[in-house]
Amino acid sequence: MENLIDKKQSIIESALELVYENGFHGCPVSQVAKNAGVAAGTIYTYFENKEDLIVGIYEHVAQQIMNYISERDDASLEFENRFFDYWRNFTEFYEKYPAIHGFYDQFLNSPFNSEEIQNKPNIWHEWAHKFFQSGMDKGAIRVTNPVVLSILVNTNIASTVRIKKNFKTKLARTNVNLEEISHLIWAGIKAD
Amino acid sequence: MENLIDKKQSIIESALELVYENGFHGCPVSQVAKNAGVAAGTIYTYFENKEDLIVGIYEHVAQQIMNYISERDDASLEFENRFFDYWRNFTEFYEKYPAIHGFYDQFLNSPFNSEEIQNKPNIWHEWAHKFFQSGMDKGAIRVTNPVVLSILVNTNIASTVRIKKNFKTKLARTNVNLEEISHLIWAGIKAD
DNA sequence: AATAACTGAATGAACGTTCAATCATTCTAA
DNA sequence: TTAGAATGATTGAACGTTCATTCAGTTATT
Repeated sequence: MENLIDKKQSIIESALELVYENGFHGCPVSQVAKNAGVAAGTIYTYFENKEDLIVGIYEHVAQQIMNYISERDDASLEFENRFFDYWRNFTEFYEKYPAIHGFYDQFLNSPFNSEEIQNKPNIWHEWAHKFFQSGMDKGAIRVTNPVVLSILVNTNIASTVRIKKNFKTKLARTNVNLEEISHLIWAGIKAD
Repeated sequence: MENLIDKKQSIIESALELVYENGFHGCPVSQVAKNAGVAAGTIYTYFENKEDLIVGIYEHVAQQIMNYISERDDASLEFENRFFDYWRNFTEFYEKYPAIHGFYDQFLNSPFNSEEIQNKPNIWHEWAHKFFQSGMDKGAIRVTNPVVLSILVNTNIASTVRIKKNFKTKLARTNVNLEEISHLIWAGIKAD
């Protein structure tokens, strides 16, 4: 373990993996510690308690998503192109890091995602809201609530990735084209 | 308690409410028993163990959804009308029974929803698949995988209800029209 | 009388958390 | 430069609690 930040990160990554595999009820602190290569007590140097750890994963994950998407966003492009880049990169990210996809899906629908958490400033959410806001400012998409818009889009991306994952073999034999879902959503939100 | 079926039902409903409020990790058998008005041991007359109880809730919930939607489906109508009825009734159902909405959202993204569960015959899923299949047979919607189609549609309904719930007050001040989401999805799946 | 349902205290395993002891690193002062 | 004091991180056994599950005894039903 090089330094403290690495240690905190390895605790988070161990917990992330366990939640993905076994759900919130299947990631005991003892196991998190074991997989992270630290003692159980060490976790409490970095997190107040288990709930704090779960929220820590969420914040870490949100940061990762933002980095991946924002680094690949080219604000000089037409908004339509930026939208499809956003969709493609987010999909790519989820497929690259299935544990994040699994954790996020579980977290967002769980009581861990309390009103308190939702009201906390979140740089990924803020980035996404600004992203859609700029689409409106440029007249590319209809004026609507950017928060609602980002939830709608993100839900459909997560859902598409889940379908792709669960029906990998079956999909090959049908003519379903999940790429179309992005066009479908775009058609619905773009300015007339 | 009138009879055995009522008792089983009240156990399920008590557990459903607790999962909705506190998540899977926050519904101890002792509490389930208390809220259901039975002793802890009685639960084991109806369910092998706690996992069996959770799966029992899922099956009960799927049954409820199917009853509500299928009773209100008029197969003699144009498929387009049936689709919008489906959407409206499902939304209505979720808003009427927020605990079911909350439980279902959590269950579907959790490891409880194992491959084994997914492969079990499920009369609600079968009904939904047949519903979309009949839309294809009549040439109203594009030929695609009805399983994928129902997941896509159901995800968007659940998501829309969640947005509506979380942004109730905020939405009133914007010109977001969530009803449009159903039209957006319909435009994407209907036959050209 | 026989069977089945029900009870709730008892059980033991699992869990989150604590803490005295140990180890590593940084600082102090001679 | 360095002894050693001070600080902070780390450990893992121990603690108290909570939990799912069991079962001997009780009540209800057939």
